[in-house]
Amino acid sequence: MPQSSSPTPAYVRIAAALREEIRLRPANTLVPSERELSDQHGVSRMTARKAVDLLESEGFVYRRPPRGTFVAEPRLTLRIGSFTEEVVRLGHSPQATVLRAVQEQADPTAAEALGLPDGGEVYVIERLRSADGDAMAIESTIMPAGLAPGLLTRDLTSSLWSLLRREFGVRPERAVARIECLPLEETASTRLGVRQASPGIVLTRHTYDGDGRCIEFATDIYRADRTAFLVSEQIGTID
Amino acid sequence: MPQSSSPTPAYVRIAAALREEIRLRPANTLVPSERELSDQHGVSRMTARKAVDLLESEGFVYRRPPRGTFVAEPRLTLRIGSFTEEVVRLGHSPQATVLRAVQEQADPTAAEALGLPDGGEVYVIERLRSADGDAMAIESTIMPAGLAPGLLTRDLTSSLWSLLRREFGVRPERAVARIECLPLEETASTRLGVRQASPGIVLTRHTYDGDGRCIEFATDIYRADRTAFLVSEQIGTID
DNA sequence: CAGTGGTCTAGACCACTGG
DNA sequence: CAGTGGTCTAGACCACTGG
Repeated sequence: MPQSSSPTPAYVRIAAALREEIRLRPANTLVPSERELSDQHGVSRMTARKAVDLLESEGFVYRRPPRGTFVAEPRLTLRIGSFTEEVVRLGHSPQATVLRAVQEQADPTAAEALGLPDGGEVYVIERLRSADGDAMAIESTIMPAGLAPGLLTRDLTSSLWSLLRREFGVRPERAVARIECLPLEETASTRLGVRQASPGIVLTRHTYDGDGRCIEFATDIYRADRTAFLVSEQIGTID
Repeated sequence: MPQSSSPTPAYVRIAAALREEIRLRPANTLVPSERELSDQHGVSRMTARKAVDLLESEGFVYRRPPRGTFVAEPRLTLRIGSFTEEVVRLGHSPQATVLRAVQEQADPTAAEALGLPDGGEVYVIERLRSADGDAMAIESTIMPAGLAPGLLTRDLTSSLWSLLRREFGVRPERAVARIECLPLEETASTRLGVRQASPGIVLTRHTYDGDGRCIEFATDIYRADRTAFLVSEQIGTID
């Protein structure tokens, strides 16, 4: 337990002051440097830094060394489904960059998820998704190659689901996802342009068509400081 | 002495070593102290501490000052709905402690969510939810007082939804929730027995009955290091 | 009592960027 | 070039716990 009878730590007080100070400032403007904060508040830089760490993990600021620390944009509240569609709905401009798009043999986990024989052929598509130019998520999709022959030769820089519907008659109907909150490791944080170990939302998704076949097994990694999820659940009879 | 000119920071390497070391250890056993780690790895305590910070935010260890740092239990994967039901489904034993149970006038946000006139009477029930004795979440529920007259005099230490169904004929059918990841502030972290600013999952939920009336407006705060969520979505026609 | 994590100091060197 | 965040040192005092 954090000592209950002790006063509020300096870094918490400094974070509160800074949070208030930047609340009404425009996004992407500079906030005071750690050295300035340590001077202003009469603390060491390590303590000022902890205050900024706190605001960063809350999503209020982001760091761009060696330029400085900046006011963050507010969060996007996404529904589970098409990133493209959701970002458009919120009035922003979505982008996709293909990081990897290959055909290979399914590993045991993917094969089981997709109901394929061990070593069945799958497409693996890994894309960086952005909104208004800011990296927001890494989407890794695995699907049976037989479902959409030649998919990898198509343009994968816009909505994948839209393409699957239009060109391959694939109709996703239901998705089951596991959502958890984890610190991002090196690769993911580098790609998303955030500090290593920044909080991330990891969404593991199985998508099914009308016949209950699993047509996609995906792992999406979102910046937790910039996104939230909106979900809707049918409540079964409990008890 | 200073300077890792190596690409991987010392605290990341130490965290990796420790993660591996404790992987197979039983839950709730002691992990080396920060001073021991700093000796073992020849770094300052601040650096050893950053390594333990990382493992803590990953949910692998938890701290219980001044006793030490311990191996954590694995995560619970909950569906959105009844905490009681979900914890039982996973083979654990659920508990509820009532923190607050009052009747009051709805604030504007709650009134709007519940479709009540401004200042309409609501019940506010705040409970600490545990699994096998470990605090896992704080549930704050607001519902129209007219929906379940006398509810506050009942036993609120087991499933609230079960009680509402059985005794008041209230039938939740659908829930819409917003899920985000935030550092926990002081009150919540104290109640959950974790460090201030530990990652939390905040779930804001509107629950509706068969007639589409909002019967509950809730804010649940979960320990992000111990929980994950399982959600299921119907996919609309996109594009 | 010895040992723990929580906080903090007053420095330091690094790679990197923009003007 | 000056300034930034990223990392790190080698100490320190505190409240608190268990044996």
